[in-house]
Amino acid sequence: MKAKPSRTIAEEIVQTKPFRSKRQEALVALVRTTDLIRRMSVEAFSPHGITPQQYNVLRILRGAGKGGVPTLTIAERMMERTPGVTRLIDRIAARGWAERRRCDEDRRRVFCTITPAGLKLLKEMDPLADGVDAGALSGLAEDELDGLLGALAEIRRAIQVGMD
Amino acid sequence: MKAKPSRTIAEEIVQTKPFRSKRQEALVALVRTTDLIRRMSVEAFSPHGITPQQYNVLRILRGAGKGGVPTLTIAERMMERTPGVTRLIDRIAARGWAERRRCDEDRRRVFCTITPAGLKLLKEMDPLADGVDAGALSGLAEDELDGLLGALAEIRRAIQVGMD
DNA sequence: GGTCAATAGTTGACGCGACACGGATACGAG
DNA sequence: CTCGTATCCGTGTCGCGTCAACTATTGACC
Repeated sequence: MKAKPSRTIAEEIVQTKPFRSKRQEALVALVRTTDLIRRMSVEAFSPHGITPQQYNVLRILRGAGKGGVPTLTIAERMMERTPGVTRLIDRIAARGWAERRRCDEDRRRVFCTITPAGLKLLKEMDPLADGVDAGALSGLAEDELDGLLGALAEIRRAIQVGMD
Repeated sequence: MKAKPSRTIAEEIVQTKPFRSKRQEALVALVRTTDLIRRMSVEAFSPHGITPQQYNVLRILRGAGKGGVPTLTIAERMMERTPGVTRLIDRIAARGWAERRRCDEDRRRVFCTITPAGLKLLKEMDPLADGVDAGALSGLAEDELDGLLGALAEIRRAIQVGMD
């Protein structure tokens, strides 16, 4: 019902007026493409009853090993803000995939660790997650990937300079 | 501890392990760059008490003129799900920037229109909005923009083919 | 006319991102 | 020891995306 053969973004959205500039078209293309990727990820992960964000957190926890990770460190690695991570881990812990415990030396800190059940889940999902990025970018050649990475880095640079 | 001069994404996130592939790095770069743009937009629009999505809807309403646009058409142009648009317009209408009225011929339909106050708001914000995309992509030359657009189109193509 | 499917839109419930604020703890200054 | 301040974290609130279920209306078919 939503069939959408691939076209340029300009053709997809705008019956009313064209883009004012190629920069604007690129910006919109960027946002819409990323949104498409996000939706695909959600759909790919949903059979396991987990969201991409939760998967992301579990990967971070696994990477941290038995020692665990403080809540704020998770937030940094995800580039999310603190309150969100707290509740994200609430839900993950409620499902038995992660645990929290206070640090004894500094009782403000809370170390989060992944449980065996969480590790098992990740093991099942890893091939799936690998397939997502491989599939989405499968059509790009090596030099196109380089160009894309370069352009994105330049965009981030421009934004960060502008925000200081 | 939070200093972040612009670097490659690999350096930014991962102290634990490098990317498994350049495709994965590109995917993460795409997501993070777009997220940065989104945050910048939110920040730029917030002084006017409006979100980027609300601005987007108002632009669509303005483009549609006095006749207005049915709710589902707005959803299509935004590529969003229906329930979200309904409530988005709820909030916009509550602020006095838009109105809704039933169509007489087909009483299922609801036409949404922008109010004079909404037009005034848009007029104030247009230069700001133009500055956002201009600023974010200012560092890219014409041929880099073309490359970026091509790569993004290819990604969308791969995803949409894969989702059928 | 009555029934049924399709269409347009809304509502409810849940998860997530962002901001503001508060509570608890650590740590240094006096 | 006490006070102020910084840090780590949690909570309340809001905006928003999404699914599922629902209402209202239309139009076709018997």
